[in-house]
This record gives sequence, structure tokens and C-alpha cells, in this order.
Amino acid sequence: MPRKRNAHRNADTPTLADVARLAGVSDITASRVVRSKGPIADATRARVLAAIAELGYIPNRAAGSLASSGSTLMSVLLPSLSNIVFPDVLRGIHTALTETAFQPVIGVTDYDPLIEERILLSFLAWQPAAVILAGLHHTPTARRHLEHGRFRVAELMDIDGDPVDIAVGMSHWQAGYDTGRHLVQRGYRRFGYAGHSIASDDRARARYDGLRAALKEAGLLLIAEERVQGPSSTIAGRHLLEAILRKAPGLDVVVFPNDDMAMGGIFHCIHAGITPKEQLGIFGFNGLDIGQAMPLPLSTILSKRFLIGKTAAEKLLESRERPAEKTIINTGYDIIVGATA
Amino acid sequence: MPRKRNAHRNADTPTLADVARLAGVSDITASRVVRSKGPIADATRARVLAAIAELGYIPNRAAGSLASSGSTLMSVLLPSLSNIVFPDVLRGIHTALTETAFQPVIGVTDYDPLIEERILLSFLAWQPAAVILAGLHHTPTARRHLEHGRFRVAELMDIDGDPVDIAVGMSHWQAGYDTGRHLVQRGYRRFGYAGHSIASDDRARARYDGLRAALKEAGLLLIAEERVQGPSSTIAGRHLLEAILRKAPGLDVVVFPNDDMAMGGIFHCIHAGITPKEQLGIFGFNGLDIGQAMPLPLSTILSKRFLIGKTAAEKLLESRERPAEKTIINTGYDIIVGATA
DNA sequence: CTGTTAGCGCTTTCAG
DNA sequence: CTGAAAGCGCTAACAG
Repeated sequence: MPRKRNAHRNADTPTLADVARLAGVSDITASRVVRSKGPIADATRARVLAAIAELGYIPNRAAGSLASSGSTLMSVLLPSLSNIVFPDVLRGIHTALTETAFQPVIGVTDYDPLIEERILLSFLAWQPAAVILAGLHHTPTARRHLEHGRFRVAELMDIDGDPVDIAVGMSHWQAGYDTGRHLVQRGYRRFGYAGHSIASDDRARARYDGLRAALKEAGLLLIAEERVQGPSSTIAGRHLLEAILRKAPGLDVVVFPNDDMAMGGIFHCIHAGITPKEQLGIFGFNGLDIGQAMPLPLSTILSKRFLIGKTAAEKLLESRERPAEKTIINTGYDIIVGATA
Repeated sequence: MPRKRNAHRNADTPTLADVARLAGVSDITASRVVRSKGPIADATRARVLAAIAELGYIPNRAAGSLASSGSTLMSVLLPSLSNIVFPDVLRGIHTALTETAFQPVIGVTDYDPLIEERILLSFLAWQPAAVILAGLHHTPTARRHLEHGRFRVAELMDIDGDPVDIAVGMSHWQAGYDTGRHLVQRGYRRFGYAGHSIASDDRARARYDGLRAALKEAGLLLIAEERVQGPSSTIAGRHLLEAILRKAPGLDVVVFPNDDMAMGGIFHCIHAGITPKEQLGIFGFNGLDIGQAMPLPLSTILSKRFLIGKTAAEKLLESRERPAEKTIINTGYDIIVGATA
């Protein structure tokens, strides 16, 4: 025996049909009001709106999504949440989505393309309107789905490569290169690098490569180089600078892959009585507020994380269909001279 | 004329029916394999799995959600993403959700209950399995929906109040009170407070109230108090300490509502040649890593943000139905003595 | 500007 | 352990 209609439905959850009945219109008319789509007489709209308010109607997005084969969900895949960089990106995305009907679903990949692929596939089950992810490198399977899906795609942070649809970011190689040029020009000659395990972070590697290229051009090279296993952190930066100076006492500047670690470097200097810039240049990456609030503002490169997220989401909203032309947006970066290099 | 069946469907998007046909079973059997639910013969399962792999089948969660009136979405409403505290909470939630089928949908309320209400209602349209939000204060409408909804609810950060279902966090009043007792015991008597606009942040206010209560008990009071408009930041903390010392030069300790601002205070001390602790105690809240990496580790209270998020999500997953008893989990906090107070 | 009809892809219920 | 039938709540495509 077939179950009775609505047998398992929560009696106090009104549906669009209830709204329509109360307003004395058809379902589809009520639907048009809810979605603000199509021509509706003001009087009709008012009646439907009143019915919605009276019943406390909440649309069922699953039903809408099924019927229209599309959703208001935007999948966001980020490498990490520990690093403030990605919350900043997410903040930008969220800002662009406020006042729109779109909602971000977020996943964290731990910089692992296989995890990225797995999460991507599970997100696609929601028929998202768009997918945002970091970087231009994905597994072949992921790339295939991104290429062929009926959704917009934005690849963030990096623009050195061939995007699926939209890329928003900066050239990390160039940033590393400019770091090298800048520091050479300021008179530094004996370079050290205090990084983290690079396998996981394409962009840190690109900056590192750019830095080395600039040094090579100037007839220089990295005299010393240390890396921590595991995630980067301020305390790691502090210990790493101590270690690198023990091995190579003659350095006159040390470059870090990010501000967190560079601040650890500054803290080591304070602790060890080393005067930043005069005795040892310290250079970071990201341009975090806290680095600029220090007594000696950190010398670094300002990446525009919030802007990257915001620009990407805005671009994605411009058109539901993927345009014929790919878009690459370079948000650039600023060298912050600061007081530590 | 009615449209043809599947007329607008992407031809290369296989459905469960396609999988079933290829595997030579009925739809519902294929569905059981996909959901790992109900008894299935191993041989049947294997055939279905092979068909899924061959077709590259991705389930349509909207259809599933509609049919089962439930979803694998977990709504997460956070006050902010600027403050590292909430990305930490989110990280905890995400950690608990890894390896489960649940996916977080996130919204940002800007500490505004009306925005919280609006986002909550739009999230409920997805029939989430659970809702996670911050604090115990919501609009009456939001509270009504939370009470009556068919989903689990976790209210995070704060446990001083009456939760809807589960509360996970700590007593902020108590933390403020303990801060006061701790500092009085360490010999401080002339207290200043350098805060931010309190209207927006219930928990900072509770700590402030607790601090004042402890001082009152000791026959003391806040001699000076300054607040910044706008969001808290390190640079704001730095400027604020300068301002408060100008107005009340005799202070021997200044309490900040969080570590970000307290670090700004330290930076002002370094800049102005004031020795933290000896000449002026500085006390924060949160126990951020960066504060502990400083040459003088910040004196502060460690809040367990990651643990709060993780515990809440784990608890929520324990049972789909809301239990008769409410649960309050106190994750506590640690006083970090540090070197600045 | 409004309504009719069919169906989105899946899961529930109950029977075998 | 497997299947048949019905329907979740909404919207596309037309016609009026």
C-alpha cells in the first residue's frame, strides 16, 4: 500500500502549495514571488508575501535545486585554515556573497590534491553554481570534472599557469624574484633562507625559485638554507633562525616564506640582541597587520588575500555560463619596505 | 506541450537509474549500495560499485535530500573570520567532519543577531542535519526555529546560559574573574582596561564583568579604561595603551580583551622603553601561538577554540535525534603565567 | 500577468 | 536480500 501523501512530513512545515492556497494563487505564481522572477502584479506579490509571513514559510532548496538542476551553493576548497591567509580569502568570498543568495560550502584539502579531488566530487553532488579552489594544480580526475562541469570555476592565489575558467591571484615566482632584486639593491649579499617543507606548498616553492633566480642574476646564491618539517609557525621561525645563524654566522639577510615565520625571526633577534636590518635583514611574505604593528615594521610583500577572494566571487557571479574566453586577473602585490631589511 | 523526459539534462551525467541498469539491479538496490544502508549481498554490491566506477556516477544530493527530508549539510554561523579564534573553531569542526559525509556551510554574522537570524533561515532551507552557532543569545525568531527544528543544535564558546540542545565552551565571566584574582595575587593594584566596543561581543563583556567583580572583592577598581571603536587589532592595542598611559600614568597593569590587542600593548612597551611585568603588567586572552613565541611570552588565558569546535561537531554526530536532556560541556581554560604580568 | 502539466533523481514503505 | 510504486516540494515549458 502506498503511503499517504505527506504522511511523514512535519505537519507544521508549510510548503509552497500551502502559501499558494492561502494567497489564492497557483503554486507557480507563489514560486515566482519567492524567487523574484518573472512578471508579477504588485497586488499578487503582496498577497503571497503576506501568506509567506503568516505561515513562516521556508523554501525547500533541495526541491528547488532538483527541479532546476542548479543550486545557490558555492563550493570553496581551501588548503588550510591554520594559516590566516585562507580565512582572509574566505572573508573576501563571503563579503562578495553577502546580499546574494549564494552560500559557501567549505572544504579543507591540507594541500593534498587527492583530498581535494575527494572533496570536490562530494561537493559536486550538490550541483554547485560555482567552485572555488586554490592553485592551478589538480589531479587529472579533478581537472576533468572541472573542465566539463556545468558550473563556474575560479582558481585562486596563483596565475602562473592555465586556468579552467577564471584565475585570480598573483605571480609567486615574480614576487620571489622581486624580493631578491629588492634586497640585492639594498645592499644585502649573504643570503639565507628559512623555510618549511616545500613539497606541500606550490606557491612557497615558486617564490623560492624566483628568489634564487634573482640572486643568480646578481651573481649570488643562497649561502644557507634550513627547513622545518611540519607546518610553519612563529615559534618554528624563531628556532630556525637561531639554527641557521649557528651554521652560517656570516649571513646578512634571511628570507622567510611568510610573515609568521619572519616574526619568529625578529623575536629571535630581539632575544639574541641582534639589530634587525643593521646586523641582519629579515624579510617575510604576506604583509600581515601584526607584522606592521611591531616597533620595527616587518619588511615583507603584501599579498592581497581579501581582494583575491572578493574579486573571484564577484567575477563568478557575473554570468552563470562559462564564457568562451578564460579570465586571468592579476591582483598584484606591494613591496613593504618596512624596517627589518 | 510537456517537455520530453530528461530533455534539459546533461546527457553525460549518469543517474542512479543508469547505474542500476548497468549493474542489472533495481534502482533501490543501487541506492542501498551508494548509501551503505540495508542488507546487500557482496556480489551485488560489487557489481553496483563497478557500474558506479565505470559511469563516474555522482549522486545527486538534492534529490536524496528531497526524498529523505534530511541532508548531510551542517550549518555553521560564526561571528567573524577576521579574528583567528573562529577559523580555529572552524578547523575543529572540520576535523571532526573529515571522514564523515557531513559538509559545513558557513555564514558570518558580524556579531549581529539580526544577520544571524537571516542567515539561519536561509540555511534552514537546506534541511541541515545540524546547526552550529556562537553564543547563547539569538533573536526570538531564531530561537524559535532552533527550538522547533528537526536538527541538532550546538551553541559554542559560552556556557553561561540555557542552551537549546548542546553548549560547548567556557565561562567567560569566570575567566575574567580568575584574571582579576590572579593579577591581584601577583601584587598588581592599579588596573587599567584597554578594550574594544563591547556592545558587539557578549563574551568580551562577560570577561570584563568578571574582572571587575574580582577587583571589587579585593577592594580595588579599574582606574582607567579606554575603548577603540571598530574591530580589535594589534595596532589598535598599541595606540590604546599609549593613550591610556597618558591619561593614567600610574597604572601598574593593563588587561586587554584579547591577545591581538595585548601584543600591541607589548609593542608599545618595547617602543616606549617600558619593561613589561616589572614596570607594567600586560594581560591578554586566547593564548595565541604568536604571543607565546615572543621573547617575553604573553601572560594570558588559553581558550580551547579548536577543541570547542571539534567537541561540538563530534557530539552532534552522536545522534541524529535531539536527546531529552540538554548537554553542557565545559572545555575550560588555562591561565598562562607568561612573562608580561 | 497567471496557470497547467509533467517531471527533476532519489528514497520511503511495504511486500515478497 | 531485493523490488514496485509512489511521491518528496519545487520549477521548466509552454499556453492562455
